[in-house]
Amino acid sequence: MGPRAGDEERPTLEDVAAFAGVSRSTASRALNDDAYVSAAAREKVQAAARDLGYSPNQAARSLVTRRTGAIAVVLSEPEARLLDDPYRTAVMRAGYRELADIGRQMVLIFSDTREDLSRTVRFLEGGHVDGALVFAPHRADPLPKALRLLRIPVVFGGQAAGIRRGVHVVDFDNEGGARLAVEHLVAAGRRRIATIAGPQDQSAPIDRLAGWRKTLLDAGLDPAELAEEADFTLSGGANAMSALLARRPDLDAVFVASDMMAVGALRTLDAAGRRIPEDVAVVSFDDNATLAPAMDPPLTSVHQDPREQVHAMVETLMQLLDDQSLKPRQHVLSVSLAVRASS
Amino acid sequence: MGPRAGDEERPTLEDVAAFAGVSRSTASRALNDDAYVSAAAREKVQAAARDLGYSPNQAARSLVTRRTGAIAVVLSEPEARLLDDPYRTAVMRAGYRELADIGRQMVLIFSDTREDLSRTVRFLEGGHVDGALVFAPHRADPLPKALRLLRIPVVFGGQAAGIRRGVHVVDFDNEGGARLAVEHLVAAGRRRIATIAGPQDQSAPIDRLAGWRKTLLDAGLDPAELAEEADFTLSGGANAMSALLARRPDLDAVFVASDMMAVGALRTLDAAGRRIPEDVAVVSFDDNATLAPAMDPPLTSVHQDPREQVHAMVETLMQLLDDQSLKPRQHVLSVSLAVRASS
DNA sequence: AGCCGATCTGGGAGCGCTCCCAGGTGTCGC
DNA sequence: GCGACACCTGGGAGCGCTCCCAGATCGGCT
Repeated sequence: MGPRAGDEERPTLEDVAAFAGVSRSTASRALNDDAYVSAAAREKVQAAARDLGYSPNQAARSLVTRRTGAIAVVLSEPEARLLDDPYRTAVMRAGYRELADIGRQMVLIFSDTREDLSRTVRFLEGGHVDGALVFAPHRADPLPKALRLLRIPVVFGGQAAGIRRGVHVVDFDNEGGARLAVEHLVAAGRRRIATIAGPQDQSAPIDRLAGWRKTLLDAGLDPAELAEEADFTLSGGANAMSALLARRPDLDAVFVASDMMAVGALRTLDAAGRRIPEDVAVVSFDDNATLAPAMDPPLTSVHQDPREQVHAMVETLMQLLDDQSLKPRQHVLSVSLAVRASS
Repeated sequence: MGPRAGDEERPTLEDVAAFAGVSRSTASRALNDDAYVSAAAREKVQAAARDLGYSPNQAARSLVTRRTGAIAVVLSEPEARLLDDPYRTAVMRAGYRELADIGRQMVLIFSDTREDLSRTVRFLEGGHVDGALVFAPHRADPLPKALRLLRIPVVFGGQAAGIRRGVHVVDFDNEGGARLAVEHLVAAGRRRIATIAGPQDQSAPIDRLAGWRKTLLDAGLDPAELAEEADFTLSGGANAMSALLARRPDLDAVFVASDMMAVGALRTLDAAGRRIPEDVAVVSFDDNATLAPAMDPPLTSVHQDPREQVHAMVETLMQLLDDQSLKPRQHVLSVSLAVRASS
């Protein structure tokens, strides 16, 4: 077999250079638009790249630059929770968009089991990505601490489990959101305002519960017997509502820490013959685009924008990438109240 | 400055080899458990790797092996649809799991705009991934055809837009699912069975509509005036239901091509004072874990398992990876009917 | 005319890894 | 006792790219 122009092979930079009649170095400079390339050379190279259908080998590039152009988005959460949590879906989507907009690739990582932890750590330190956006809401989650030992730039979405300081965090104002919700109920004349709190092993639900309590106290109302904890699921919300009704049949409003639990609560209230919002007003948290407006009646809910959170996280991470000594800070995003028929 | 053991630097294979007192080649063999390494050498190397906290540089590895270990999962769908489609969430999750189980990394790609198309193509041909699982349901989507020109192994989830043959596809039996649903309604004594079909620019809804029609004809029933097309959204479902009721007030059942549209239909039926299932029985498609059982009444729905689909897709892709000449085939997965109170 | 700096170019080195090949050691059979 | 054949090891080459450095060219200035 004689020498053959391998059309099976992908063209390399060397091929492009030869085709354009310049050196590999010049070709590289032209394609990465470095300074000090003549206009003529640049054009010849770009034409050659186009003609040959050249696309650079990323492995070779990142071997020498020590940059991959990829950013990991890590969701550390039990499987069950993820499947039915549209907020996470929105986060993935937003992550993709925000990263794509700055020319970076998102690598999505789910991490919930023990094996996942070590695999995730191994992956992140394997040099596959330049940095990571991490969502690890559970207090007991070992991931954030494990990540600390790695020298990879990380920004957390929501509080990082078990770490109080020294990390970059972009969080929502959960307590402020709860305050908005409860103040809205108080203003509407409600006086026996219960709450269905989320799992108290996570910062966000803890803060929401605290916001509810403080706002009640500020309004001169008594929170006693009016709080019930549930697990963020529909049935959990339904059961918690039953418990609340049994304990305080006189309640006239309920602040539920998530849309999904609110759906369950709605069902229980309906079964108990309570009219919404006449007998019991309902306000929830998340303002999930699928759920909240689709309920009967549509839910008043505290709105948090995933795109906004991810945008801030990406911004911080990019700063961190070109200045590793950037001072860690807690970035708190404000939330708003979407008022609908349930309150 | 004298020579310093750089503890800032990541150890390389050479470092591990030196530490273990063997050559780079032996170290490589030991870590990749190749044949022909003595047990003693293997242990020394593994200990050294552990002690130094070594993790291989993937860029260097894939530069020579021409494998990245990563697989792309491409979701080509308008943004709005993705955000509120829990089936896609489940697909992402299943993709991650299935790929992780065989030691591969998932790289998730959303592609819906024009710019996304070229970026996606560029990315896939950039050698970032070894293959791709692609979901591109819309008939007009240019992505599948663009992918054909690339020499990258691809398996489609659901029909590939505009391509009838020569590609690997794992699809559900949409027509059979519709048949199950309608036969169930017929068996329950329903005779005027309407349908709210999905967008007829996609294979799946087309097949579901066809299944509905054929089953009615087989049962000696007349489909005339009983079909209405909608766009897979809640409000679309609600409007279609209104149209059907206006045209055929005597209908006694409706087969809806998605859970989300069924929610809208339920709302319209409720507002029209129809009892479910007494006056009108409702069966939908998807059996979305969040939606279908959560409705009032809970929805009877055709169940399709995303994990099963993705599993089959991964299996096919792996075969394709070590035998590029694998004959393309259409793999059709069966579906089942989850019967609940709405029918 | 001579020099200096700015602009442009090509070649060499090397990123960290895998693979090939040459060579060394041990074991078995005749 | 010696070839044949396993088993095991180390060195070299090279994947495709970027970066550094030396050199070439060209103005514009003294």
